[in-house]
Amino acid sequence: MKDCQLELLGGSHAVVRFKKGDTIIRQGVFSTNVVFLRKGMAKVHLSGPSREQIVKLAKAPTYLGLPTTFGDKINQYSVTAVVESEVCFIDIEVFKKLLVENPDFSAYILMELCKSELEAYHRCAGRTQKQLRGNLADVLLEFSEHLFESDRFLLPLSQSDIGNWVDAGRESINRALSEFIADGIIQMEGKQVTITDKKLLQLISQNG
Amino acid sequence: MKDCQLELLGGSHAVVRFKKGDTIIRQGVFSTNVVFLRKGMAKVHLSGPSREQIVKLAKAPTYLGLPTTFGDKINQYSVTAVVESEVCFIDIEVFKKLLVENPDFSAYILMELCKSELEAYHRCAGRTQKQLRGNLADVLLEFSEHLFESDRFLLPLSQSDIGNWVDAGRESINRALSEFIADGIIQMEGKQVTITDKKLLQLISQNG
DNA sequence: ACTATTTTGTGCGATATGTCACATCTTTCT
DNA sequence: AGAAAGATGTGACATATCGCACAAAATAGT
Repeated sequence: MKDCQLELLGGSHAVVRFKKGDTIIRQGVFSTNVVFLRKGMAKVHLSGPSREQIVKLAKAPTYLGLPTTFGDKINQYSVTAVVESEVCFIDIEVFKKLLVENPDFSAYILMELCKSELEAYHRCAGRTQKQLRGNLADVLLEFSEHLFESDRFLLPLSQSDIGNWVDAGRESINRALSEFIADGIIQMEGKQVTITDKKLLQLISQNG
Repeated sequence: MKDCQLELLGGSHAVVRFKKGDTIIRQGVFSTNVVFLRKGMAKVHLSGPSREQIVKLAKAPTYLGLPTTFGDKINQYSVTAVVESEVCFIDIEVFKKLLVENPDFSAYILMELCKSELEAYHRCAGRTQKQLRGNLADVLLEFSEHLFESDRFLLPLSQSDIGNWVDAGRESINRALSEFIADGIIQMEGKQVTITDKKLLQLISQNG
């Protein structure tokens, strides 16, 4: 389902490569494209009242930029590659045509949006109610369970990025990570993270 | 566009009335209905890690419960009427059929979901980054500009509800409201709120 | 290889908010 | 009307986190 849909587009899309740190979508810029992230991983972020807010980390394959393109045409958020990535830009008109012609595809997109909304709700509740350790645990579990599907992974974000994701200062993240290491919950060698006590991490993620 | 769509449903829907405080959708319960809020206003909320979290206030006319119904079939959140309301329950199969048969309707729903996602993003950034006064200002402006479209309105939420919305304790909300009154930004007689200095309120909403 | 920039590690004081503890005041229900 | 439940005011105190300051380490750029 995911990328086979692309075949329907025929030649009307070009594959573009992005390096770590490259901007794929820039907030505030006019756009008429939907982005299909073929390979890699990207952070979705927007400039909040005081700092940059990371909203989510998206893993290929997935579509990005729908809300923007359907709404204002002005990008409401930025998307930045956090690892080497491959992207197709799809013209909104082509995309819309696809939606109309293909009810399955339309249903798939609808479903994705719904999931996304639910996630947003839960994340919102979690972030604001839990405190730092709980949120950090969430993020680590997100990496391990959804993004990399392994207990061992290379952190693709800096500590200050993580801070911008879980709404904490960089320093606090640093201290909390140290605590996790001291408590034997994780191990870190540079950016290499290994989760050594997943049960405990889940517990922390649940109760604050 | 909004409720004329309902005509397409023919007789397959029943109108139900809800009083203030009545539960329209209950989190955790199996459901195969989409809800169309015909008249009134309802809060969308879910039980977070420590307290109840209000995610948004929905004003008629609007659809509710889509993410749930498309996804798990188990309601991921509750919806509660905050004023006298009228609701139609639409069977998900009927709704899906409508989507397939009517591309315009489908596009409309898609658009709604996109908007909703964007809102969630912005709200998420705002809530966590601003402090109490800023968030409270947001809520008051939301009431005045989107929900009631007037500078004078009856607060449909208790202070502890507002707390659950902006992630603050009931006591803090109370104190902040008193400050706003003392500063001449709003007036309150019981639940009657009058915004007397909207400019200042907007300023507070922006910078934290 | 050498410099500039970004990341990471750590201490410390300021502070916004949470939380407990009461006292009112309203609304709801019988 | 009277009682029970809920909503609102307000004080005092604890504390998690912010934000500054500065040093060391790692990464990127020329």
